[in-house]
Amino acid sequence: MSPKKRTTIYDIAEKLKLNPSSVSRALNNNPSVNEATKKLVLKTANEMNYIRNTIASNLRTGLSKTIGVVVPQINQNFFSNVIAGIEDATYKQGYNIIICQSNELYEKEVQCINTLIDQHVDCIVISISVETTDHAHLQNAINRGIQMIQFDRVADELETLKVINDNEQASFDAVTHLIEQGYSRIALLEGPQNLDIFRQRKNGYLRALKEHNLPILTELMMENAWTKELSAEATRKLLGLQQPPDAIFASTSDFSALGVLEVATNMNLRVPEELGVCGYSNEHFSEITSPSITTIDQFSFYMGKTVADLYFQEMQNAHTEVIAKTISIKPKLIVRLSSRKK
Amino acid sequence: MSPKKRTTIYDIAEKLKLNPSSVSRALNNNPSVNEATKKLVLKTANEMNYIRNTIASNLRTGLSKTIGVVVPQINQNFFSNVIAGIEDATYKQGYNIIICQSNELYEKEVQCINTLIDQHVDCIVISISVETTDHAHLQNAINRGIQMIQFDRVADELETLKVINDNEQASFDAVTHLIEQGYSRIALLEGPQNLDIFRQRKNGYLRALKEHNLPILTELMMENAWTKELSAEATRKLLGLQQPPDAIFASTSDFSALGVLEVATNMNLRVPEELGVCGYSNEHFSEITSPSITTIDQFSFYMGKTVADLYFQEMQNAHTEVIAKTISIKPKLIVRLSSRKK
DNA sequence: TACTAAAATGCAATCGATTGCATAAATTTA
DNA sequence: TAAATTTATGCAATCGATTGCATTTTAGTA
Repeated sequence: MSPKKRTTIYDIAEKLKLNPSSVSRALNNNPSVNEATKKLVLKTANEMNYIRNTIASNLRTGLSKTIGVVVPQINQNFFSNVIAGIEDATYKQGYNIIICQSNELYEKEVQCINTLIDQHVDCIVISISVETTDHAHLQNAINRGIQMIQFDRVADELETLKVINDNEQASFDAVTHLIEQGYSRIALLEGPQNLDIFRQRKNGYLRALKEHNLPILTELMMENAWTKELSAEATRKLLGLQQPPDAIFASTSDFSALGVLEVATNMNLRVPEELGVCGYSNEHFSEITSPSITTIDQFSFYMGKTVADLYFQEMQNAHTEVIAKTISIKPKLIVRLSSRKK
Repeated sequence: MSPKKRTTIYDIAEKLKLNPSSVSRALNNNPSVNEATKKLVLKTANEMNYIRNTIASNLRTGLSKTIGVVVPQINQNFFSNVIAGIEDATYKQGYNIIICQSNELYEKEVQCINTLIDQHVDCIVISISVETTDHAHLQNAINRGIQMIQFDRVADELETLKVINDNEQASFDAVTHLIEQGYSRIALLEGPQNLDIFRQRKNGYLRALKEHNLPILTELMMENAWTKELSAEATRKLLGLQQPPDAIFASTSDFSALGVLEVATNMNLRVPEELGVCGYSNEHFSEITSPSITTIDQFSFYMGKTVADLYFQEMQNAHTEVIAKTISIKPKLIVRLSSRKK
């Protein structure tokens, strides 16, 4: 693996008896370069297998044309879709993305941010970890002039660009749907309430109950049921109640809904006849369980694209102060068998 | 968004009345710097909020401490797991990864490679697209001194480091399992044969049949059945034969196996009693279909770790020629209900 | 043909960190 | 105490591309 010296603009300049600056300008399509020389330079560069040294260029221009993305886990359907969307959009602009995972750990998230600052990324796109309550690390990046965009799980109090789902409304829609199907004792599986997405989903649930004049029963709201296992446990408790629920809204994920389904199956409860079930986030599998799971699609790929587009758009007015702006995407209720009672 | 000038080693040097070179050495823990000054520099750097400009550093050292990863799609369980594994390992070494997706298109793959060359990545990790038959773009990167590691879908003729699954053996194991369960007319759903992973799986299938003295029936081997839809179609053809198969090995993926299941269900064929089914790659959902799908686990996260570790290991002997080396991971057959006849 | 304006190119500094070599300071040895 | 080492620090070039300003070349005008 001989490191083979790369061709530089100096090599091209020498060959053409030009000044490196002219070569640089030619390559950057600067109007003050003669068309003929421009063509010649381009041709020669090509012949000599020239590739611009982005590092040198970035050093000089102070830009890195790189966007850092921090997510809890890459290998979760929602996040990998968002990333795919971001990549798709940034790629077209000649930008690269650097990916980091926080693994839902605050400490690792801080490290990720530091690495990205280190790399001089132009922008950080983040969905915070479940542990994150303090935001000094994000503020630090912002203070260093790095554009910040939060998505999905956002820290409300931090004034940045944000792209979120309208969780409250989606949740409201889901619960309303359950009510319309004739369910009246609807339980809620909640996620950690320090994350606003879970608070919003709870709010939507509460609002739907109120608007339909249903009582709010605290014994039907289970905290921290945000994995399949925790949800299964919560479901067992719920179904063991004197007056068990007739529907369960697993507001945390389809994995939770799956846990509900399994427990119900084991107890020989028929879904949807005896128990209605609704999940969240439209995982692949929700379509193929038996019964298939009613859920909410978050348009994750589109969300990624939106994030990237937002950055490029805001970049234009980089001279002016960036205003904290929030884009809210309306998720879509997907009704399947697990809740179709009528 | 004021661009706020970052602290440089010059600022530190000036403040301490030192030479920038000493500051640099101190920060890099160079032994020729006095312990006292080293401490002082570190302390001051910290106070001044100094962060090394990686770009400048990379320019000078000629390294980028960055690894480029090219996959067909990020949002596929297998690939996102591999990436998660790579990220996990590279992170610990202070390396970053840049992700690109080829979207299964040859043209886009070439562009990805060019971008990565542009970025001066130290290493490219790639799983080639289904369209890729020519490898000039990869050779080009290699010629430029970029370390290359192929994984999963590899171009055999290209002499690089490789991390693969032992597809032949896994496939052999799966088919052997079907035979042991009493199936004797076993059909094969094949993937595009220009990808060696699919050739190997076919070979494993053939070897298993031979070793058990079963006839090889060409009408039971369906080409290009590598999506759920194509597999469903192939399954319809197979089950419409005069002598239909009693088992189907969907060697391309669990999605294909899912297609098989759906067609079988529609035709009121009982699985596994009347039709055995085996998939590939242990997708999340394969566990929760009814019946659950027998499949093959590829240890994707571990595969990513292996790739990264391989790079760091080979980097040590960068002075010597890199030998083409192949690491083969043995996948594991996971027997579930869809093939358990006995 | 001489002269001005416009177009093209060259010069040299710059981005920030690193590093081989030279020099200065501190320490050891004779 | 002077000489010989050892240890710290400084100097200056370098990585490759970019860019403000100066200079040369070309085109256009009188």
